[in-house]
Amino acid sequence: MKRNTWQKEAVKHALGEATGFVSAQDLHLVLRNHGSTIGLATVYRALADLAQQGDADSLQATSGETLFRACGANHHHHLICTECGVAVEIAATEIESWANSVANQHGFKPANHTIELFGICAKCAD
Amino acid sequence: MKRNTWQKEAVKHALGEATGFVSAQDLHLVLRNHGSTIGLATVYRALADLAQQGDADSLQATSGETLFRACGANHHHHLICTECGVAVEIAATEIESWANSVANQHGFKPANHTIELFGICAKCAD
DNA sequence: CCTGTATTGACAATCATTATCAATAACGCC
DNA sequence: GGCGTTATTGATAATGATTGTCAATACAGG
Repeated sequence: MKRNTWQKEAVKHALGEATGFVSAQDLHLVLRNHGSTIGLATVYRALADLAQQGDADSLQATSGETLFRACGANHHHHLICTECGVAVEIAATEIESWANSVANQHGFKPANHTIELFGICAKCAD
Repeated sequence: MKRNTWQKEAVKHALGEATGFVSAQDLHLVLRNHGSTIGLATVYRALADLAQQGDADSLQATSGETLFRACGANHHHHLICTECGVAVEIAATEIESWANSVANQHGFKPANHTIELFGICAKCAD
């Protein structure tokens, strides 16, 4: 049976507050700074749950950490500012079909893909 | 000054032999099994060099490790079999321009992107 | 061949993440 | 509301990949 705890709510909420992608460690720090007594392991578990339910997206930073972000359930990709971390959701139907056709051309059964665009957002470009 | 050592050659060669993406740890094991006395740290250093020079591509596996592969110097992406690890280079000029235009549409100065396609290759699909 | 120094390799250190496990608290049921 | 079951928590240890350290080694130019 699945239980609802204030810890899971807290993580979900904190993730929603974040402007862009955040690491589990960051979220844990933020929550502690807000007075929460939540444990680090719990943050990891909650994030894993959210990601599995489709309530959060995850991506690997080049530094090795896993970053998370709240998101809608539909399939999409991200345009991320490398300065401030804001992320814009990109619905790229054209890309989906491109990915599938490329896979087929090479005799592959398409399964999955990771597409992340990085850049500098208007605000940070000043 | 930059020096040429048999260790760097060995790593470069072993990377060339690999059919697809390999981890640093894997390469180290292979080399040791071939009788080499090369150190793990050296393998990491050699791979970092190769990646920087554009002689190798790297990507983050979902498990967290960094995987490497020999490649041409031109910009490209990969189609990777999730079963056996074979990788096919994809020159995707259409995608490059798509990425740039998407970034521009959102007021971003395009900087970079990661695009990796996964699937099951013909051989593994049997 | 000699010398200066880039490079190596064994090992310690770091960092993110996962496993462990006793204590706690949510939920269904009465 | 009270109770018992058991999912969940949190402190901490364990893991695993990667990087730093530093004395010893070996490349390259003279």
